[in-house]
Amino acid sequence: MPSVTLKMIAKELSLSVATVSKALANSYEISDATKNIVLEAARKMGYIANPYASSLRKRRSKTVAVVIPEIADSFFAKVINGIEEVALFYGYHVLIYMTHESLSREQAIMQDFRSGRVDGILMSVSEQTDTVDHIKAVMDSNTPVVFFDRVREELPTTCIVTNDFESAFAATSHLISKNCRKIAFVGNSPALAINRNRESGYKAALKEHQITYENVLICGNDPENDYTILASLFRSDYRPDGIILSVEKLIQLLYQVCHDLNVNIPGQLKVLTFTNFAMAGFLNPPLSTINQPAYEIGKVAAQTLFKKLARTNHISEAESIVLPSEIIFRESSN
Amino acid sequence: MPSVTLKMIAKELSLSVATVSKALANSYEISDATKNIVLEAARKMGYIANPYASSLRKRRSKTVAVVIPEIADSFFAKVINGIEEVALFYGYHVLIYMTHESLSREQAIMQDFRSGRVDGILMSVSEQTDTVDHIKAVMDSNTPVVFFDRVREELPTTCIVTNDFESAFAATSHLISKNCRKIAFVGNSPALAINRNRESGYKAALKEHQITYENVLICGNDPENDYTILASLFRSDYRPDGIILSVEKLIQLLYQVCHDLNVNIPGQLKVLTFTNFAMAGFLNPPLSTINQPAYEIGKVAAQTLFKKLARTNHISEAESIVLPSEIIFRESSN
DNA sequence: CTGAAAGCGCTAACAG
DNA sequence: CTGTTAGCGCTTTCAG
Repeated sequence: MPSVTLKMIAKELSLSVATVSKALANSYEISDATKNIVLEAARKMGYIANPYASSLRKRRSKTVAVVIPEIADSFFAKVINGIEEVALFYGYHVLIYMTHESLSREQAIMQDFRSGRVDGILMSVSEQTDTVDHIKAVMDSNTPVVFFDRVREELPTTCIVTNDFESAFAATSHLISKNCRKIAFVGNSPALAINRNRESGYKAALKEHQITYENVLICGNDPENDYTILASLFRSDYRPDGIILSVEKLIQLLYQVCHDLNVNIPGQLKVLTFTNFAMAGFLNPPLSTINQPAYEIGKVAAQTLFKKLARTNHISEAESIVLPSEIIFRESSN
Repeated sequence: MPSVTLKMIAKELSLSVATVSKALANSYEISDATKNIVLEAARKMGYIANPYASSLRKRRSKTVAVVIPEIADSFFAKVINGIEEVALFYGYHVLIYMTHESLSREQAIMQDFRSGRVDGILMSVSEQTDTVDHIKAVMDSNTPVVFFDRVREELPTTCIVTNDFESAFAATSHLISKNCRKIAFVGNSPALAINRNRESGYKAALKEHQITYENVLICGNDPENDYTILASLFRSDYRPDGIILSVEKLIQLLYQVCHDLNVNIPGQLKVLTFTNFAMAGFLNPPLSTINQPAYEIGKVAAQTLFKKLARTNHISEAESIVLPSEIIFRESSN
């Protein structure tokens, strides 16, 4: 199918390519009469602009990238929904990249972006990300980055986060009010600010109640290993009577462990989890959750990025936008 | 940042642009000596090819599109994972588009693809899709399409599906063996082959057991309305003792309805659902599921697409690849 | 208001 | 093996 080009329309109408181009761009330089003729011809001939020619010339791709650890996660899936809505509004296209929690993968992806493939980037860093050189390099090449959820605050850009410290503090306090005295916290990576904030909130609540029992676990990417870690919690004298999970995918594992070891929730163990998982209320027992405003985070992140793209001066400063989470208490923490 | 171009490398090395281009492409026409010099210079100067210039010239974008109804769905999220893995292997980029079950949105997206923005398309049609003109138009413009899950078999291309008829048949038979005699089936859209196949499997099983009770409901996109539809099931003499859900997002609603109306699962109602939802075993009660091989479907769909892209002759025929689902019986159907 | 010309950065014939 | 030439299809000065 020889697709229709500007040149063909120009020839058809005995106009110049430049005029046709401007007419289609609705330039003030072109008369209404000509615009109508061109528009009509374009429609009739089925003209569709070649985005690659246009991008090459304009040095803008009308495309943004979303870089996330994983898509099969209710939080990230909802964030993408929010991003997509805003991108659609601005006529932008959305490229998706997953790091699968690998720093080297993340570096390779960022390296590619130095080509100008995308106009901007929305990202949540991997668990392994303990350096930001690869991100800085892209920002230096004039491609703005907006972080969400898993942010790196040392870079001069906007971070969209939720109130992780406060949520963890409130969650821990709630468990304490339910008479838990040995509360464990399970995070994923000490390198992540989000994880540190939650851990700090947890510790601050313990301190406020002069509780000395502290038990911070790190669970990674290997389900078998994580199962062992979680199971070992209940095989010692050090066993907790409450637990806060910072990672959605550990829910299943914890429920499995408790099932296998006959640990009753909430009788022997009260549970609260950071998650966005819609069915939490129908688990057995119903799971208390700290719900992040995922869709909103996606929307605000995208809006922030487009604001940056609209600006000509690219002086960007470190800045945080905090959208509050909501805790829903259910039977698992009662 | 004035990014490095071929021209700059060429000037630096006193070579022609063409030679540099070929050297970087590892062309057999270029001597190893020159290749090394060029590669080294490119590395040192931080050269990264402009993908838009390259795509314009080569008429290949190295990009595929994934068009799905919704991303916040465990099935589609896993499919994307599979697609992404294969795309990564081939050095392709993945654009994501959501139709949100709207035909007009789907048409607008396909319209855009006539621009050659993507080399190929992987898609699952919307509930509303009762015409294929918009898809055919893209295929006619030489952009191959591979369908998965929600397919349109009338188009000459490959469809990756699972054994929906057999699964529904087996699920229904299982409920019958558990003494259900009034089994309802809840689907989403009569326009979708996938839905019709499941419905047919359901009906075939009923017929085989000479059961005359048949109750097919259609639930759409409006949760409130769907709640009403599901709730009304239990308020009449026609109320079922078994139910098969064809739609993941109805699980929550059904559990809610049963909770609100004090319908005991599985005592008064046995439930089986098509879903890929990882936590199904920890719901209350544990939910029997028909698990589609989502990740595999994504991989096979992508592999099929890349095979088509590799071919020069673009004669494509209607063809189905069937990957079997797996039924996991849990308490909800016992 | 319209058009001619130049060129974004790259690749592909084709000569040499 | 290397270079010259000619664009891909579009946008943008700049003249007229």
